Amino acid sequence: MKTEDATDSLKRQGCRITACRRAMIEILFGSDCRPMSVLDVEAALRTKKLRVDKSTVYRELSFLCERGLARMMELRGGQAYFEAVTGDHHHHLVCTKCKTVSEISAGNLEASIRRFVNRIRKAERFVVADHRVEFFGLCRKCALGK
Amino acid sequence: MKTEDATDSLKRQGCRITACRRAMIEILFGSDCRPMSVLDVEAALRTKKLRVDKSTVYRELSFLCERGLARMMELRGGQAYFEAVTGDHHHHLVCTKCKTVSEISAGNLEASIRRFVNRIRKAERFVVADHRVEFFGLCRKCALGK
DNA sequence: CTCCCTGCAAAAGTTTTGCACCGCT
DNA sequence: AGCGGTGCAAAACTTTTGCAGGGAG
Repeated sequence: MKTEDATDSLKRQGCRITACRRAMIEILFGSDCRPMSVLDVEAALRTKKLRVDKSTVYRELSFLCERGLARMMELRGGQAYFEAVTGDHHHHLVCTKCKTVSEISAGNLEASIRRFVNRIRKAERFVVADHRVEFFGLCRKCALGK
Repeated sequence: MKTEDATDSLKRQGCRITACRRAMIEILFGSDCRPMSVLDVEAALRTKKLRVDKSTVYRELSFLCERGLARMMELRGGQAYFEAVTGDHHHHLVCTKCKTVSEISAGNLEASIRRFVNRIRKAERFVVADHRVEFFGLCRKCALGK
């Protein structure tokens, strides 16, 4: 799912496409799907020369989550992070030193996870809708002692 | 690592074992390592007939994190979750409806993850120290429409 | 006796909500 | 023209901090 698909999806659902909404979609879907905090989104909006109130950013992000276009990630440092739902599964590398989050495509790990999900359904009767894998450690820079 | 090991570890580090601290360790390590929010911990303390201020709960939890006895999970819902660090790797089933978090042992998924971690180290030069896998969906009760 | 730990109170920070008005469809 | 979306202000919550008093070692 890309920027245009997302706006189309909203149009089909009868939602209005305003400048603010379009910008936020572009920001989220154009971020390499890196999770962004509300502050990150605000900063990106400012770069686009758009003045948007913080409460609107919050409202819009939960709006996108309700429509299935975004997902709330966990909080890091006391604030929520959001990322675009693009369909292709990827996971995150979190550097515990410089706090940056990069994404990594799941590759052949997905097959193992699917098998595991099946076991969970049978053993725990838990219906898995989604999953998330995160790796914590040191990014290339921090590992080199920068 | 169990309750006694945790308190011993603190004693060896020269920390005082107060009633409040002992109770919180018992709560965290006796919870099947289910992540608990500050509110959960407060409730558990009340059950133990201990009146502890919320700021103390926050302070004690970050204290335990600093000493490596607890870990901050930061799950959804606007508040932080903490879990005991027991050494054995397990992952979480998060019910998106009733918000309960249960744990599941990693089983043979771990082997696949280890292989993946090796690939990450080579391909991205990212040094992975830890990882976390979470599954989202409906627990048995909620799936049955309760 | 000494300091770590704790409660209280208040500050700081994040997210939600109410309301009026603007502008997309 | 109707109603969804937005800014502003304030409320609601979560987490942190300063300070003084009390208890573990």
